[in-house]
Amino acid sequence: MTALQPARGTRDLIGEDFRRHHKVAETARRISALYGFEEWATPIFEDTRVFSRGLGDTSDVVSKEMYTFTDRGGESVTLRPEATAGLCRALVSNGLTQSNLPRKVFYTGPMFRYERPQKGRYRQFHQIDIEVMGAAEPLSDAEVIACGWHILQELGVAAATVLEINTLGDTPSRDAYRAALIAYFSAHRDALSHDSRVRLEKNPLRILDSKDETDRAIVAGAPTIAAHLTPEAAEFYGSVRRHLDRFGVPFRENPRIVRGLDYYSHTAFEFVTDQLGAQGTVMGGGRYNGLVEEMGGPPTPCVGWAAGVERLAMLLPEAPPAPRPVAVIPVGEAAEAPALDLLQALRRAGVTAEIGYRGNLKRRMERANRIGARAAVILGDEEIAAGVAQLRDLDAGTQEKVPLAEVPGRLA
RNA sequence: GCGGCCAUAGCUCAGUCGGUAGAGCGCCAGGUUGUGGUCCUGGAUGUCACGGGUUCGAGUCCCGUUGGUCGCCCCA
Repeated sequence: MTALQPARGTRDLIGEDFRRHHKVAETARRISALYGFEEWATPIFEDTRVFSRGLGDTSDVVSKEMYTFTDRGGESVTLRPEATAGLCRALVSNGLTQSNLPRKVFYTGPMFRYERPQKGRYRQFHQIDIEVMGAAEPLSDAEVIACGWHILQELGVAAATVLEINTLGDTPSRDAYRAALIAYFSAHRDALSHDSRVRLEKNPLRILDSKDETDRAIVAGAPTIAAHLTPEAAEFYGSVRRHLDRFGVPFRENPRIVRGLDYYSHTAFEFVTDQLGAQGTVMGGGRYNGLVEEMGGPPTPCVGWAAGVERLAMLLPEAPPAPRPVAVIPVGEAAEAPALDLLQALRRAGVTAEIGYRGNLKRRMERANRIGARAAVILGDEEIAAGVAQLRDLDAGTQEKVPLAEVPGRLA
């Protein structure tokens, strides 16, 4: 096909697709506001260092998935692959690290990763995101998760997902656990898949969520982090779980949950589903305590999550309905002016109303039907002479004369 | 970055053994010069994704490209 198409991994959101996306973002905006989150917007592209520092040089996102350009001034800039690093940069850039902490931020917008597209995965995709910046208390972890759960419930997708949580511990816990894992997997090195042997060098934690069957058998016998947690890290995790119970958020502990990006510690969680093929994670996040420092700010503990809007939009049990307007239909030239007056009166009364730009009565009725109008208001010479309009219910097919002044009230 | 499958009308898809393109839905017009959604009648629409090859002849077979899709890697 020679016609222009959207670039690979991008797509247009039109009609039902747009309404699905909009419902996800709007619901997240509304519910997160109930928890005290304020919405921010930050640039779509940033200095490349915001991401290379923030996400860790070894992560795939940084090493091979970023849209990075040199601009005309010779600066290296990158289309953001996620929101968190930019939000932490904004906290520092705007001098917000000194007071008023924690800041609770809601975010939604497009993100960019150069990946092979597949179901629920695009090169330009959208996330909703909340972050609590500047709180070290486990209550903030639990509140962030409770807010996510609340949003999923409101969207009607909660029943299709399961919350899995784990702890990655603090730095001493993680280092000790990492060493134990390396020792264990090294002993089984020859039985591991090729991918996992690479992981053993790069990021041993990643072997824990391998999909390879042989790996899984080995993983089943692998040490868990529980035995390596410092007392402080263990107490932190216990407190998060107690708060989740109090908030009434059901969860399943999964010691094999890890996070893809390097900045996480302590709480890690994912809402997963079996309805999206290989892209099972619908919302994922955790605690990250070093990122603000990476951006040049003071040590600032944070916790948050991101969720894929495309994935949530696909899970919505039903498409949000299109709005149903009222069609105002003048018959004959003399009716046009009063029809426009009535049209605006309807809109001022909060009624979605449309007028066709051309066509006779039949044509306009056809169009009213096609745009899903719930009612037609027909105004011709006879009606104007009598000071009324024909108000036709397009679902029932019934029609009656209504005094002009009463029409907006009848349709509100 | 790697592998499987797929690409025919606006949409969903048929197209036999290689013989010059079809259906349903939708769209347009009429049946009805003041009434839609139902019904009836008629009509339009394709570089068969793109490029090359085999052949007298390719939607059909072969190669490549692009795109889609599913999986791997990774991730929301």
